[in-house]
Amino acid sequence: MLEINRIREQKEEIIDALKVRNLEVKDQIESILEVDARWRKAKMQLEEVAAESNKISKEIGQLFAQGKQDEANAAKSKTQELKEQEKDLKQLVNDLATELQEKLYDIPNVPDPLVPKGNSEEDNEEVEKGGVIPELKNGQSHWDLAKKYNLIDFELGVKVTGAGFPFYIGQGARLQRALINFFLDQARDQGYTEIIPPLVVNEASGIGTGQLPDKEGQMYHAEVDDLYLIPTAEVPLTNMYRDVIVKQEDFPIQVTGYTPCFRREAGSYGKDVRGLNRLHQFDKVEIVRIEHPDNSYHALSEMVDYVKSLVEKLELPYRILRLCGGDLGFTSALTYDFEVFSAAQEKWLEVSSVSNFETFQANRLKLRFKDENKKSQLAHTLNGSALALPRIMAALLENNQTADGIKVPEVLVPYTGFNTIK
RNA sequence: GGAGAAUUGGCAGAGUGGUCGAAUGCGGCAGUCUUGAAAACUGUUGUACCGUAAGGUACCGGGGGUUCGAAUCCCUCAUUCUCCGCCA
Repeated sequence: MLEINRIREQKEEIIDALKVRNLEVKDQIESILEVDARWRKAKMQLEEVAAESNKISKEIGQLFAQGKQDEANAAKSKTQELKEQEKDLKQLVNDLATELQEKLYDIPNVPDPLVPKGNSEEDNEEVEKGGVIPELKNGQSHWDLAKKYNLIDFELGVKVTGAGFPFYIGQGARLQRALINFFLDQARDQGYTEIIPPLVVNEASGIGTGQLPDKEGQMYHAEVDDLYLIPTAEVPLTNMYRDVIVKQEDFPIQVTGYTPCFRREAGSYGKDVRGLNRLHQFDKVEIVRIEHPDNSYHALSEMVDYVKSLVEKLELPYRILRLCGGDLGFTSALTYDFEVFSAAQEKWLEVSSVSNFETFQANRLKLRFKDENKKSQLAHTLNGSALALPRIMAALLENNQTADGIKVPEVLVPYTGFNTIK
């Protein structure tokens, strides 16, 4: 959520910047400022009336204390009208505050100047490319390989749960666990503190990181308890710092966590959903940073470098994309996507998304720090996948297949305990 | 799941209808003393919002209510603790 102060002060800049997202928000912004002005006016009136009525109440108290019952009772009647006014104004102020809030929720984050204009993923800007795309002869897709070596059972998942909830079996399960451990160890070496968070969160947490109310339908909702299954560890990891004022010397705050992620993926059927390409439950290691505003873009590039180091160690061909305005997430100011090439499908698969949210999440989270002048300021939040497992697994299986089995990348062998899947 | 108790400022802990944004202690900050430090003493010390300012408003777990007036009374939700039950 954008700060109302910023909208008051930088109206034109915000309207211009949001054009990169192909949005024309002039009318929305005007409407926000108009409601804001009405809210402030009503609030001022309310406070005047409240001040008056507080004053009279105090006087009544004093009259009673002096034993002047009659005068006190007379004063009581004076407050009747004030009370009515106060009640009406309070209602008005609340209504306007709610209206303002709802309007603010509808405005996405202001893109960083680096974000290119564009409509869809085709307009994303490739900033880097690395690794070698293997040449396969009669390459098999990962779902065929998974069946051949009995690594993943998709049909069993359908029986027990539903589509998109596969079983990982034997060497498949071990490879998965190896990847998780590898990623966590790497993150720890980079100074991230490992966290095992809850996998379900309450509504306030969903709002804090921006999943609610924007993407309500994408989360599994346990209605009896009004809790949501997390779609990413970002939600609990970032909400650790909701309503927190951190010390400036605590920066940078770096946490990482492995969690399963649950996504309803409502509306995405058809292509790109075969095998591991799109699941309702998948494993992911996430990295989260809380930063001083002056350092957040430096932190972002460190995170990008770190994720790059992971795909390089796994010897996967990759490319890094700077997301264009049309593809940029609602809450993000700047996002880099990592894609790896899955050689049998001959497709680029997104395996990481690294973003700086600046103060957009922090504003909802009330995540602040005290600056040099002991004033509280909103912190910047960032996060990135490091990495999402299924598509990494897909690319590993496809790219490393040989006639004699599937070769495990060297860095993983200490974790798997085997170097070939047979 | 059942019964009971509790939730107050950074922490501890008073406060059961009026002058309480809240005693007191600890902690923090500033000063006196000291070569320096400690101790002692003195002063100071919550947050957010509105307002150019003066100032004002709100906040004693969350929400709602009673009252001219609520930290204090009522309802409700959450959390914590104790006892009972069940259980990995």
